[in-house]
Amino acid sequence: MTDQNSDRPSHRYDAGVANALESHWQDWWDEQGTYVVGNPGDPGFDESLPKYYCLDMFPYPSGTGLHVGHPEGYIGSDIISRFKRMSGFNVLHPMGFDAFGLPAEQYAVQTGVHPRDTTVKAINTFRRQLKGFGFSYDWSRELSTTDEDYYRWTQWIWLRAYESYFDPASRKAAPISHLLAQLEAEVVRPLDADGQTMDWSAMDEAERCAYLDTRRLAYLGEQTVNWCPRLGTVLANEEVIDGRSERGGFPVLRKPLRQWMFRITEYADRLLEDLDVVDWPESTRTMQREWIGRSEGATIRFPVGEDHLEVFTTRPDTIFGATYMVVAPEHPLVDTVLASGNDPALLEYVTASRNRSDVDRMADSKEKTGVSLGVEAINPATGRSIPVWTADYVLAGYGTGAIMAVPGHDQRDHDFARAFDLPIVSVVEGGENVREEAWCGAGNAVNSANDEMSLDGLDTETAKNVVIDWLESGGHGRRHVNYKLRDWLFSRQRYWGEPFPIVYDENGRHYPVSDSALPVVLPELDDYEPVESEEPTPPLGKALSWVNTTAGEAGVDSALLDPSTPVRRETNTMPGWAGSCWYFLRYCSPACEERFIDSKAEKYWLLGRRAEPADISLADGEESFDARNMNVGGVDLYIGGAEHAVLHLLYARFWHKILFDLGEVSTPEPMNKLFHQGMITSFAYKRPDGSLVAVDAVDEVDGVHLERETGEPVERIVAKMSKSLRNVVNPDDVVAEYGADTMRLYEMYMGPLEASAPWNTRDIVGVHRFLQRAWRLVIEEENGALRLLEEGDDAVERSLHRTIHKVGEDIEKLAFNTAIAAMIEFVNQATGVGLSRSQFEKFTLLLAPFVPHLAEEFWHRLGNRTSVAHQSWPVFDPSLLVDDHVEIPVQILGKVRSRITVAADADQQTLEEAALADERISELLEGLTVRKMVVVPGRLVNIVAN
RNA sequence: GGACCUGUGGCGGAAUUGGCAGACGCAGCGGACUUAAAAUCCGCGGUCCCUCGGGACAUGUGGGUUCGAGUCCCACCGGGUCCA
Repeated sequence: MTDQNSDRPSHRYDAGVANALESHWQDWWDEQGTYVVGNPGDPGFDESLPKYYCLDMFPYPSGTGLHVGHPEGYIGSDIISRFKRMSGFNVLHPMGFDAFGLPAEQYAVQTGVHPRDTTVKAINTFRRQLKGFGFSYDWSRELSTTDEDYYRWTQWIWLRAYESYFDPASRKAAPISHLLAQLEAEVVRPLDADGQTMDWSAMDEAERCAYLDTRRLAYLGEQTVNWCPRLGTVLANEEVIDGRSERGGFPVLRKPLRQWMFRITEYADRLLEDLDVVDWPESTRTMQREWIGRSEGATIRFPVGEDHLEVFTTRPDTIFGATYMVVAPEHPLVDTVLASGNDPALLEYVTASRNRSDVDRMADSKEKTGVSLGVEAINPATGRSIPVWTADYVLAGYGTGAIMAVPGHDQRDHDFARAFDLPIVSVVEGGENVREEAWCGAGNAVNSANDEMSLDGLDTETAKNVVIDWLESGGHGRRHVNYKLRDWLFSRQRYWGEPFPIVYDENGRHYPVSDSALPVVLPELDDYEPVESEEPTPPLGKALSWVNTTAGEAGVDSALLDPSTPVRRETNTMPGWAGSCWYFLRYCSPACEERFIDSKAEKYWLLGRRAEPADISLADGEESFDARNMNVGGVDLYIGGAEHAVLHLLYARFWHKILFDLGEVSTPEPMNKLFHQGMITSFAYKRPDGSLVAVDAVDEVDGVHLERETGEPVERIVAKMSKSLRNVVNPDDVVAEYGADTMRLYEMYMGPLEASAPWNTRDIVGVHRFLQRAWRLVIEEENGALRLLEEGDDAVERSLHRTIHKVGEDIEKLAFNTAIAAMIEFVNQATGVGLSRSQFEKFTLLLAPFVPHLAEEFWHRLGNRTSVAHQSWPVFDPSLLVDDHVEIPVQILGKVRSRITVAADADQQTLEEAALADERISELLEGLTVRKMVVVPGRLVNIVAN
């Protein structure tokens, strides 16, 4: 051991040398504030330079620290940030922590340690690990969503939504005071739930308040939730399996609950439209479009006795084929029927269905279940009586919770009709026999006429329009756009989240806490255990002295409520998504005390010029935003996992649009370009029966993988890293064994950034050896002396310029794997020749974005005193990119038969002649007739001969 | 069931977007240096045939378009993601 070590040259680049120089330069960067970037107005900040805002999705700081998947995106964004910094941009590259959330709270329940303490500890671990990678974050801008200084403004933004409504005329948010003024001036009239106008002047004070409350963007609404009394919490649909909690298997009830909601549905169209103008992956835009789920159709009223049943359908043209109706088990009509008679079968079915989650109900849609309500409705088109059923394949939350069933032309209705022997009729041509199989496509309408209209012979689109006109003229229904997107449930019965800045008086009326009294600080608790009860009771309810207070203590404006009025605070907290909806804004001015974002900083860091003017139209914004010349999104590049493609990114867009409408931010979208890094997977093994085997239970013998215990061969497969497969890699170990620069380079060299790739520890040594060769190229391993040529080699010089060209181009494309391959080729070519000082300088600059520590070391060994991070990206000489002569393949009938060497700029005729003159070609062409010659100058010659 | 993505050596992956398939790295083989090993440097690596010049077949499978297809079109098979 010792012998081996002492044999090694003392100045070889290895893990020891790498670790030493890495921690040295990390400390130096901290001391020098190398990556601290100022704001407009700060001394030394050059506002005339263009900006580049490069953002990572901030992590949830878990107690276990980073795993190797975390840094992949961060390394990519760091390379871009460093490249842009060297290309003359002011770069904003911040990092922070999304630290409210359930894991810390659950840990607190188990151990009694305050979530704040575990959070601080986890953040310290994360920060240490992130710094260990040498990322060029401006740590002076670090934030955590749990900081009082931060969530003060999260509460402030929520209050802006609370105090705003969506004005349909301008299609944007406006202060609710604006609506009040319009109502009082009778410019607009209040509308009831059915869209009927009401008389404002006839409403009393309480009614007026209640009406305004229904219009707020943040409002109290009733929503059916999955309530688990034993766990004392609301569960997400995915957490409920067969009416029981996934964890613990406790009963879960579906329970209506009044909670804070966001009126995100008002923004559905704008959220949809602006997807067309952001530079996002198509897959993500598609997922958001599907999530919003806009569909055009009609609402139709089917008379039921004195009352009526309203349905939404995208196929009003099939109304003549509606032979029965189905309502969701939660539908009010079901309650009416249950109340009016004794039907045990119905009661049993409805009770069971209501406690199944939507996910469950959609999953086994093959087996249709349902019960007849014994009620008849009138099909307004045919005038015929049709039965009404309830079935759990109809969801309460979509449309009106009721459907007209057209079994001839809808698969699920067809399945149901077959199961219960309901009539099936054909009203659209196409398909075979609708009694056997539903025809869901378009076609000409048939059997679709009554005394007032006929759809027969009309194509589906026309039929839809004709039938809707008829429905509207007869008061049977109207044109309607439906969205799958629902309003956003924003309350959680949890402790570790942002408190709502709201209080209630004795009558249950709510009042906002004034801006000046923010933040509403999360109270201390000794006991974080959820409250086990039939009625949802958030843990904050235990902080009695905090909950029960006075309007004055709570900070309610005395104009709204007398300060001595007793009030109760809201005890729900905001969900984990809240803080991540706007953190990228706070980074612009993290210490600003007057506003959530400093206006000057906001304008500088968010408003970015488009590379090319675009011909697009957007919702009207403030005059400072010009859609033709400016990027729609403020963040120039946002890198993060595709798992946040819908929720986080949709919520953040929604908040941003509210702030944009209220004139608080300058761009209509938050993120201009979005990029998803792939997942780092790992290897595992699979037995012939499909079961998985952990990596440490398998041996490789002569290239065959054998399970140790049985000696049976197993197949190597790619799997997610998981504890059970024991294939999780700890980045700290990798850094210790090879250094952070090697780890950075390896992750970028695994393949395209957007692709998933398996971690293969064996491969790391390849990039490590590359760094060793680069080091050895210019540093004497025996004594550490710099070894440079007086005069650079010409071939190496050409290769260098090609590499500068290739690396710059590839970085712009985020194609880091090929950029690294180009640098490896360069070093391989220069090995044995050496570099001049100028060549070494340029190569060091190329390395800087990828391996910042090593590049800084090189840069300082070259005698420089300032950081390589702020040097200019090297410029290549275009004349050195092209060779005088090129070798060109000559094909006969598409097969390469020979090669000719010609001048690089040889024209078509020269190439033809040279190809035909080639000895081997003329030999092969003997006895053949040349029919045609295809010449691609600079690329190839193909001779067509037979 | 539908939509989208994807399939290239033993492995990770390249391929200027229709123009020399397999860059670069790992693993493997051979050579140099060494008492030996490690490290390093140089070289060889798709398969099959061969008279050692070369030839045939090769990018999941089968068709098609084209002078020319990993790349475009159609069908099928496998893997992934999302929606139902």
